[in-house]
Amino acid sequence: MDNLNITRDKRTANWLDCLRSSGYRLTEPRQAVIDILANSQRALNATEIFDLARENYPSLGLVSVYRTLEKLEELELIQKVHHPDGCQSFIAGFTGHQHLLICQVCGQAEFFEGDDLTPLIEHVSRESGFTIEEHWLQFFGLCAKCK
Amino acid sequence: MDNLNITRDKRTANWLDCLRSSGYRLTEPRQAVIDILANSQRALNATEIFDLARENYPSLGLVSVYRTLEKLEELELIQKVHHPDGCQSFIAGFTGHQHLLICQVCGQAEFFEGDDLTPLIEHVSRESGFTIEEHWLQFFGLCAKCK
DNA sequence: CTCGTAATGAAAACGGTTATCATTATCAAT
DNA sequence: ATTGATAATGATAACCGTTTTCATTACGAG
Repeated sequence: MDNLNITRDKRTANWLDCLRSSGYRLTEPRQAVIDILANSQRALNATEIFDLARENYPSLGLVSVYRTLEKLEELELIQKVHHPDGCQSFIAGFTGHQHLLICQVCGQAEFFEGDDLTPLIEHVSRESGFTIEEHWLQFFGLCAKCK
Repeated sequence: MDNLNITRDKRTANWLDCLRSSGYRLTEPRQAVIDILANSQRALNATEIFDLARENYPSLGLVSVYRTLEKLEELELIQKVHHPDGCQSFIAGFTGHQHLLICQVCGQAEFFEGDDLTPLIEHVSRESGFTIEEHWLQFFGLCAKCK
């Protein structure tokens, strides 16, 4: 069972702990999916994860990828990334907020901090009569390598 | 806050002109779709448009809805709205930017102005090494009626 | 009015996601 | 370790929204 059990990075180990402590079993298909997603610099969709994970774990089924994504999203370990070319890709990260910076060429994604939208939110709220509860902010561009 | 002070009839007429001057024919199915979309306060998907338009034009085919949406998007008269519950809805508006304020209950959407993200964009750009070319900003909340 | 052809609606095809189901593998209790 | 209940799996089929195909219709220039 231990072809996959080489030294794991911290994030992978953390996710496995998180699954286990939520009452889910620690299975090889799940580990194969997590190995890919926890170490990816860019958002991946189900098929991409499937193809990458099968390089190390060829018996993986596509359905298990979908089911693992469900669990990881539920545990807030990954989040969906919205993009002009599709909205079914996932990346390791935080939920609630979407402060993503995405390279339009290679897809590499980074989170960023430091936004203070409070003044704008208050202004828009006052003008519109809306109570604003959530916001999405995403930047697109070219990363250092691709430009 | 309302960046388009055009009456509804005018918008419909404007879209029809726009189609015509782009070399497209002015057909009844297209008018039926435009009647719905040009006057909607919220984003609608193909099926919703289909159902609403057939109330006045029962022979409309679903495929014509898709084809008309293609044209209107190409002419930048409508734009796709990304939402936690789906990303295949359209609303009258501008492209390139996504400065939308959306009610989480009734779906009513408004555009807003007044964002100055330049300082943040410069900051993130400097820290990340990215050249930032585009941004999406969306607020979610409760409109005056729904709260 | 006529005619070339863009546009149409119905039906079939398509592709990504979800449901079904018999089989397997995890893990707590022995 | 061994067992046993059952969560999880992979293969297949079903599903559903979108796209393609194609014979027919209707727009609009002349």
